[in-house]
Amino acid sequence: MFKMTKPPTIPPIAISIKRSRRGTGAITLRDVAKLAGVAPITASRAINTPNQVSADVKLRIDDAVKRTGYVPNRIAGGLASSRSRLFAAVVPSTVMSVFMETIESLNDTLFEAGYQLMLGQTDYSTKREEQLLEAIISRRPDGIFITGILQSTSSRAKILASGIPVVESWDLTTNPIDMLVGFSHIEIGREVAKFFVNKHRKHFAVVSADDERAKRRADSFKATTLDLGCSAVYAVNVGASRSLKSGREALQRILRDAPKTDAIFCSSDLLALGVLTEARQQNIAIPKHLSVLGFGNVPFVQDMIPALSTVRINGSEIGRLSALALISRAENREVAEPIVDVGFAIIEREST
Amino acid sequence: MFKMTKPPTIPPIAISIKRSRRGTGAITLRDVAKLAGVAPITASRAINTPNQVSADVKLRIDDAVKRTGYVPNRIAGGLASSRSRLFAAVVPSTVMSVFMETIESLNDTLFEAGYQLMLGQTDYSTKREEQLLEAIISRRPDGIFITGILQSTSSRAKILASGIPVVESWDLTTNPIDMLVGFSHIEIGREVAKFFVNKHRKHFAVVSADDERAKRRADSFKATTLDLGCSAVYAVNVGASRSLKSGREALQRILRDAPKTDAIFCSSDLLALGVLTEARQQNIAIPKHLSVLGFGNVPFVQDMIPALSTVRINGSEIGRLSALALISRAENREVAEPIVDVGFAIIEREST
DNA sequence: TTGAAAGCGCTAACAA
DNA sequence: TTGTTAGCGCTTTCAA
Repeated sequence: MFKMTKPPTIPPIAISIKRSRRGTGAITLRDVAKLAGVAPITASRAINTPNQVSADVKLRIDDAVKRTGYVPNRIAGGLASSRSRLFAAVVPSTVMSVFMETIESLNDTLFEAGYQLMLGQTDYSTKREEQLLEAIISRRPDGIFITGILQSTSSRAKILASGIPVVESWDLTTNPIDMLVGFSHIEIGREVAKFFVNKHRKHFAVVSADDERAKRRADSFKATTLDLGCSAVYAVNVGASRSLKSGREALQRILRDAPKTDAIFCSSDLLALGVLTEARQQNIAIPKHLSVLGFGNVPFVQDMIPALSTVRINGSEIGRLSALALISRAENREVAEPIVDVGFAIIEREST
Repeated sequence: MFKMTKPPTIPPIAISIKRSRRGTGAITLRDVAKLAGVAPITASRAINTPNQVSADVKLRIDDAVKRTGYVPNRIAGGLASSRSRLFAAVVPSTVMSVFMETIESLNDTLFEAGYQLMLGQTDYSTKREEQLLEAIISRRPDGIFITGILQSTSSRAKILASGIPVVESWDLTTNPIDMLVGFSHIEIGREVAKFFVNKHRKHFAVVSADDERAKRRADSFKATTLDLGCSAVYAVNVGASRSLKSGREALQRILRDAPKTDAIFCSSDLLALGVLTEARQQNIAIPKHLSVLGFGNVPFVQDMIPALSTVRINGSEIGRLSALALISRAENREVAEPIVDVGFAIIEREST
């Protein structure tokens, strides 16, 4: 520090640009450009595509950005470029929801690539889904992630008309709106049925929450067990309540109305946990007298006593693949596989 | 249907506006206005502030909107009005997270009022938090919700400079950046200590995940028990892993290193569940020999066996109040109470 | 109640 | 490599 050629500490800036009646008064790209002595577009390039700009300009702009504390306005950028760098995700529910793992990895992957995520929740209501979609489209996101398959035709039409890339997920269909990353609920029902039958179980029950995909798993389960020569499946619908308590009540009903039941397929791990809890209360030996299978593989069920057998879906992978597909589309690249089946696995633990 | 004066089915529209090299080619307000034979600004008013417009114009615009399938571009609207109608929320984690209840009610309340929510996740990383905040500010949201208190001074400075309204939450401090909806972790530690001491427990342990707020609860718990004449608290830090398994392992360590322990305060319900699970495995009578208290009141812990005693935070209320405060600010209304303490409650169930 | 003009802050397109 | 111009689609401002 013996040379005085080093510039003194960066002085605080007080640019005096006459501000018009509009705007927020925040530092804009123009201010930065002016400070660096270049045109706004050059400043823009220095920030967004630095290799299109001389090293000298880059330096001066970096300095100006630092001194002014400039933060780009992506709303303006989005409007000018027709690319919002925003994505949207639609989920039925968030609290204790099996979908959050997907949303987390979706969000992570998008964030790494410089994008943001808007989150909307439908609470399993079609009406709400429509409102949400309208609100989402009005933000012109670069892509939309939908948990499940879009139900209402009017929503489908709106999305189609908007031209925004879409990934549907957590399901399989031959005619997605656009792209799809999911798995077959029918196949799950079938495989679970076979799984139980192979274990010499004879009398089945299903405990399902009131949602369409769970119903499809249950139906396929019923059909397959019937095909395999078993007696009719006793079904308990717990309605919208997905709680552990519902699982406990469901087992009480099963014990009362179908006491011979020796295997239960639940539509979620939480319901299965409820069944296990009630079984313990009633001193029913698991899995000797009752075999219980969940759905979702919530992180903690493997460490409970007894450890819960369940259907595992690779939710993170769904999120990651969906993000990559959506990003590809947003950046005008080809998506090799518009429909991806990530499959599932029956994880056998102590409860079966 | 005997009169033919009824107009035929709305015909599909094919407006032929010469499109410039830019833009997406989507229907714009101009198209709608042209179709209705008014100026764009009139169309805007018919849609956004209908009572500033004649009934006739309103009708014609509504019709034009329907026929064209027009969806407003809120990116453009946001740029013009400096109001994005977007809010942002920052959470440490989403999967199985106690914060999601807050986010859900925040999102609900915002959505009802016509706003959207962007969600960002920090994974408890300060560096990530800074990046996230920069990304958020660049979107010019009308408000930002932060789970916890903003740690880094550089982040605080950035937010302050942006002038965007902020709610910090899930904590209490005398100098929030802007607004605050939370509760005192120190008080929780103190009350839990008193609670145990009143129940004649003598030898304490805490099981905490590696986060700052949990640490503060634990510290306050330790200090209070010491004040009350108890012996030193045995502390287990489970690190970043917030799993049920960590809880089980923690109890194993406690049993080994502090076998006289008769009460454990856990930093989350999941950890407490792990402790209970391991206790069952080891045939330790709950609550006779060991009293266990969780934190969070996750929906299902009340229906487990034994039902878990825990500290309940009204997460939904935090979300709702935060949304209302943020909306008030966005709409230039006064916020009566910039700092709100929503308190907490110790819920006693079977595990204590 | 309606409209013309001007701009929000940025970037695409073209030109030098 | 840098700059000029003209928007992106909407709303504010001001005027009628």
